[in-house]
Amino acid sequence: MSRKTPSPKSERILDVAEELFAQRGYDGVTLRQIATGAGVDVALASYHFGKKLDLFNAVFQRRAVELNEARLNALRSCQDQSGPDGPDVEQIIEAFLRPLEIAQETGDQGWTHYLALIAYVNNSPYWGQKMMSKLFDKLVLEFIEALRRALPGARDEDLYWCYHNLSGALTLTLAQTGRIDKLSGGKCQSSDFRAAYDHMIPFTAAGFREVCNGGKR
Amino acid sequence: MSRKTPSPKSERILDVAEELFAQRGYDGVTLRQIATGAGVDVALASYHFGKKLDLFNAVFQRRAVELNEARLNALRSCQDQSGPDGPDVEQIIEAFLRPLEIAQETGDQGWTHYLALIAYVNNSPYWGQKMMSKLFDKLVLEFIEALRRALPGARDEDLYWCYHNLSGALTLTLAQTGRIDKLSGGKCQSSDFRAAYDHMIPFTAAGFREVCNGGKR
DNA sequence: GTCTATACCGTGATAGAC
DNA sequence: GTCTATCACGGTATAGAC
Repeated sequence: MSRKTPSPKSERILDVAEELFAQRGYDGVTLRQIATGAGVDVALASYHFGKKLDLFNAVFQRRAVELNEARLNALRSCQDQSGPDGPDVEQIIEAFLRPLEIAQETGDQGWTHYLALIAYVNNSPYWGQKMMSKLFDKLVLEFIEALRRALPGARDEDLYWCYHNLSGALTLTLAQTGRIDKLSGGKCQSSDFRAAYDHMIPFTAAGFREVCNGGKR
Repeated sequence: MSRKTPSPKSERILDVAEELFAQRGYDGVTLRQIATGAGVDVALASYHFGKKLDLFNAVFQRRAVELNEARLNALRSCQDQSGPDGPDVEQIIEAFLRPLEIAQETGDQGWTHYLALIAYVNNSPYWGQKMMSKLFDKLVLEFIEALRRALPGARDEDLYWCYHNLSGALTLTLAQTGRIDKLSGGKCQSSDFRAAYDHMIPFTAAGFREVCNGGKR
């Protein structure tokens, strides 16, 4: 097990698996496709990661910690900069979304694939609940708490349903299906996360205010 | 080919395929599972529908026409009842979403599975663009046109990105992953479409207004 | 410790016999 | 319309090379 000192080949396996799982889902990818893509033998994936399911989990977990840290830092940072009332809804949602532009900024395509994989998992009735909760619930509940403070008097159910709407909009964005490209005749692009968040932040912030705060600013 | 006069068994095959594809995706389901679930021989699916991919398409198309008609009727109806300015944003989104409660109303579980299948397809980078566009773009563009009239002066890109956010929220709802159940400690339920739409309509309407109309009512 | 070659055996889709 | 045979491909275990 080389989890501690990852070899170049085991990293390549993770990279290829990440991309293929994101595109075709767990069952749509074979270990042989992954091995071929990584330029290694079929058995190497099993050697490093065990069963196919273990590889899938390894891929899903690999970038989760770093991502959660970036988002938590963004939340803390906007909390530190805000007054005694805490950050407002826009600032909180901004902190939730902007770190996801990491892919564009670093130029690391792996991040783009990883985010698409999150979309696959989050939208799946089979994987969704099991896998998302373990890695992301803690962070999400922190954001919901921050939102609760920004929306005094909000009912619990309203907060959760609003988060659900935000999460859905985000998930479809991360999936990068290319549908908006077609629908808009090329005016919008799935790959343009910046534009997506520029619209998603005011859109969802207004939604939260309307539902949780009677539309008051 | 019994597409014209569907036999009871071929309908059962479609029903089971619909449910399994929705849960596990195209690659996560075998023809044998479908046949077993339907209580028929493995080869009967091929006899009626051809290849596995053709069966998948048959399932996806089966309820699309009826669904589109219901949604178009809802749009026409709210357009007929509205004044010279046409229906407002809430009314249009209501017409877009409420027909999807058909599953609960008819008590036909098949509709629930079908909607989850739409979620799977719409969120998939692989299937998404190809399959959704053909069956749903015409209807979606009609709704976007109606929204444009309700939001005078809206920029094209803003309209499309707002629709994208609505579509994402809807998709995650249709997927029924059970995540909101866990996250909310049981206060909200994935299966409660009514509650989902009750929140989604004001949420997304406020978002459209904020982004496309500077928040004006 | 890292990696490759290969073999095993179950399962898949599909065609053809009935 | 049904049953069965085929054959390729899947995940995985093992043996041994470097």
